Amino acid sequence: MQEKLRSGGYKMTKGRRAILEILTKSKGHLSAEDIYFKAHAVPSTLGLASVYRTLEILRKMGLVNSFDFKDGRTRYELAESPGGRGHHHHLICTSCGRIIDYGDFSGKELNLLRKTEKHLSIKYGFKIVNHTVNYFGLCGKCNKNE
Amino acid sequence: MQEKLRSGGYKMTKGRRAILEILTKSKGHLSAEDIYFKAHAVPSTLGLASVYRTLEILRKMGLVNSFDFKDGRTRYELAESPGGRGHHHHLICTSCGRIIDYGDFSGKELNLLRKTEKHLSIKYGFKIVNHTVNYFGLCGKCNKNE
DNA sequence: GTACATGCAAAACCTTTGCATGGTT
DNA sequence: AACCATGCAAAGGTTTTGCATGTAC
Repeated sequence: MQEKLRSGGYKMTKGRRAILEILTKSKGHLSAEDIYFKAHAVPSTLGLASVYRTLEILRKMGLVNSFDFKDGRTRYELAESPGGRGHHHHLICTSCGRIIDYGDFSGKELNLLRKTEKHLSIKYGFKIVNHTVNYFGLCGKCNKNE
Repeated sequence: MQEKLRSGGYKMTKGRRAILEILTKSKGHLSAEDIYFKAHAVPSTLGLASVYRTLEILRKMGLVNSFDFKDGRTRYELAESPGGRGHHHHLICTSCGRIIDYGDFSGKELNLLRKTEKHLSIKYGFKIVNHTVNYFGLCGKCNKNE
């Protein structure tokens, strides 16, 4: 991973290592501020601006995915977990903002998505790094209240 | 469409009609400001705040989808075109922000997505209104420059 | 030693909110 | 007439930027 950063002309610093570690350990959707606070669990001088700058680099390199769940802050997640999951399929309630990561039922789905990916990368000359699938709707609670 | 608004307890005003019309006519991904300026092509007093308020209502009602393409502003699009297309599959360059709407190769894809949708709505008790599929990567140009 | 990275604070930005006024039903 | 919607301006919150300093290579 240091390699990847270096190959882009970036240096591996204490702050960046900390951010990568936090992203690796805490699976989930972290905001920049989440990461900032986690980093300060141990004494640290890491600034919020550096968190943003690092996340932007990682995102552009494809190491990190970012999401907008309409709660006002961008959320980040490692693009690929070493375990090999690394897909980003969500069920999002458009009313209350609840998010469910679903990981099941993904065999066929993944297969087709990969096929589509191949097709698109050829047709449009893209080098595709990852994808997201989001289903939007109303969760049980909000559906009742309406 | 007036009906739908009314059924939610909302009134149909000049401003809202203008916004709906703009969304209907200009297919694409419009930001709140885009809509604001388009509305002022003819003399109008519509304020930006009202654009935001209306879009939020439409989004919560499922009439409009919103997207985050990482360019700093939220983008909106009518959820269903009368023609019946209404799916939202994108190819997004994470470096320069270019967006391609792809509409081809969607038969099998759509089929599977619908199946998944059904499965998820049962399993998690969601009433699903729509979905998005986004592929992220580098467009030909950015891939070369890297 | 050079070039990149950082912290801090200020700035920029999009989006939301308060409040008095105007419009729809 | 009641209630919702609006405009305007101000506030809110996240993200970005400038600049002098520190640090990796």
